Amino acid sequence: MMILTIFVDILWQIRIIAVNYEARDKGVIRSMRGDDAKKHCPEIILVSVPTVREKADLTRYRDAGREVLAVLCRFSNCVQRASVDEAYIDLTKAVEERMKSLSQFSPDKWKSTFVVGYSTNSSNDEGERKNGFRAWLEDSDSLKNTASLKLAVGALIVEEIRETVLSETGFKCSAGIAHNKILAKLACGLHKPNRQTILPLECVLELYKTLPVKKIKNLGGKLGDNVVEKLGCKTMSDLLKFTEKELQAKYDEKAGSWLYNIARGLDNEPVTARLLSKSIGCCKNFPGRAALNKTKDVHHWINKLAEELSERLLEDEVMNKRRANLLTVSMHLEINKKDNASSKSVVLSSYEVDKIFIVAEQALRKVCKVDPSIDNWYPPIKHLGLSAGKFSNSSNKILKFFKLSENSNLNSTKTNCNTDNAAPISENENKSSFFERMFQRDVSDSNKKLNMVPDFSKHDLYVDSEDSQSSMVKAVNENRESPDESQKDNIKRKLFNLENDDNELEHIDGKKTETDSKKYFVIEQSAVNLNEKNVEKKNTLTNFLNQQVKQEEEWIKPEELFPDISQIDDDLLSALPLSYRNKVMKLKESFDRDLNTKEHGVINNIAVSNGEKLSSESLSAGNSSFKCEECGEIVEDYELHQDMHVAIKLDKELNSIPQVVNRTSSSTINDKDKKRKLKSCGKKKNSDNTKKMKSIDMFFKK
DNA sequence: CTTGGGTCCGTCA
DNA sequence: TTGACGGAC
Repeated sequence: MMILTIFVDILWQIRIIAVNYEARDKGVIRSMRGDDAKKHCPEIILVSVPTVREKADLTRYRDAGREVLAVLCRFSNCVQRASVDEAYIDLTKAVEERMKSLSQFSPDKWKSTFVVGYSTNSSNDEGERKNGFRAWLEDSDSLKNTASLKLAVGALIVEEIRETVLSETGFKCSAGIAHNKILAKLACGLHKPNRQTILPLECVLELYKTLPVKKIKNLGGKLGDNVVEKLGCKTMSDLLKFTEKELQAKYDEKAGSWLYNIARGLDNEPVTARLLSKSIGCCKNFPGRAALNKTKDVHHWINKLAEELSERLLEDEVMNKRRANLLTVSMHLEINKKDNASSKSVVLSSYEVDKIFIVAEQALRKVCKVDPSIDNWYPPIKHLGLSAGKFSNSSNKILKFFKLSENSNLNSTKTNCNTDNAAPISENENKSSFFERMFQRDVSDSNKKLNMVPDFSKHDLYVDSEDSQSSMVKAVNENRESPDESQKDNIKRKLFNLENDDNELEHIDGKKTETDSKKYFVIEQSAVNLNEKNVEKKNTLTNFLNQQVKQEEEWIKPEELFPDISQIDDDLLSALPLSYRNKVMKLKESFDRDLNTKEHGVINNIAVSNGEKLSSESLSAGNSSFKCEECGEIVEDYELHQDMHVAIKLDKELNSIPQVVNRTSSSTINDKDKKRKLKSCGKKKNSDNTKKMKSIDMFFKK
């Protein structure tokens, strides 16, 4: 079955805006028209984006994204929502945990993992995948550092995550596993759909030899164009010839350093634990002659946008217990043939549609002048947007919200009915259909669980197994800045490059015994037994994975690794396993208390511990959490959460005229369709809506 | 009128 | 802090 998402332009023809992989194979591409696509693929199913208030309605996609996000949160408390269908996960902790208990290793567990450099990119050939992955495990170079090992374990966890996402949401996804977000995202795109790709750091430069600059995230726009044209860099490896200083001179200091580092596969951007968007907004374009210049139209659209915003803000408040405090009105005005973008921000003190309308209109009047004699707004408005942000907590407002819902229930007779096509809705009918629908929702949701077809395959899961890489960036810099710290550098070298050289080990600390050295390697969990005299086995990942990892008790004492506790190196510290790091931190804290010093090192360490705290405080599926059937959200108070859904439905029902008309008629016309399947839903919903929207539009024009 | 429109995020002055 | 703008999906 072929499915794709399309966009319907009323004046023009149906345009295809997204194509699933099956249809792509048949030669269907974006920007084709519907009939064009049918020629390539007669069995194609065209699905249009639903429309509400004469505008594309993306709730369906947002909800789906949230569902997936909820699953991801079970595997890490550091998940970053990157867009509606992408997320980054920091799996550092999960990898460390898994490495402690790793047993019965079998390469078959990596069911869909490719490794860059060990297979052809953009091909999902299974034989090639399997051979490539095994070759990587057997490659002794692959164990030059523990990083690769972590990637292998990370990829194993990602296999499990993706399997869980599929079984619980029905969505397939791709993933990239690497040491930073940029590389993970890059890797993710190399084997689509429904596969995952490891990008080891040591394979980056080879990959870069043929990789166009613009494929790297952040280089897809003007900056990338500039790098290609002004610097003459066709591929990423072309960037290597420039020094950091040169790049900083060409661009600014920050961009220059970023380019320098990313050309070497390095990127410092952390995965920030954040599941909620920082702003909620909606907008609409009015291209060409559609530009707004009449009060009636301007008001009509501000009102539409205010309605949508109000609805979404309300839902957000109940679900996320926060309130937006700032409203930003953005607009593009056409000033002598050119679009001028501007925006105005005002305090947002109420979520009521009318209040939003008032302040938005006032803000708009500041940039757009009205000639009342001929009712003309100038300059004409080509784009209008409302966005709310600056959120703060709102726990007490929740109760107020429930009260409001009850009140509006009493006032529901005010409901305006469409006099055209749709049947009038009496209050009783309204109520009964509401509960009826609540019931049907449950049915359709349980059906969804059973029937949902995993064809919404555009979910990207970028997984980031952040570990020693960021430390390596700093290590390089420090080498240049403070060459006197050769001792620390030796430790770093040991951590990142397992050199098979006992003499070097002695160098860590002149007094270290051979036993100490052995322990030292256990910390790194690169359990190639370097101290065995007859090393027959090669240093491969396979050999490591077949060994049992030693217990924490056997690790070297923090005092031994850091003889001078006041001089802890952050890079070294961050390369250590979390539990070990905590030990060191405790030791350090007690030391600091004693001394009460205020050195540079102290500040750094405070920063580290804050970071840890931040992650553990972020949203996660704790012991007392439940998954909501309705929205997939992980919630602590299940009953409150269910009440919230009821409240939202109720509120929508009573306060939103178009919604009432839509829902009621669609439930009376085709009850069966409520038991929807994912595939047919969008189309059905839309055809209903298109009819409805016409009549609603008529209503407003009267 | 478009090589999608609607949203988001982040940086910079 | 606000507003302009780049970048991505």
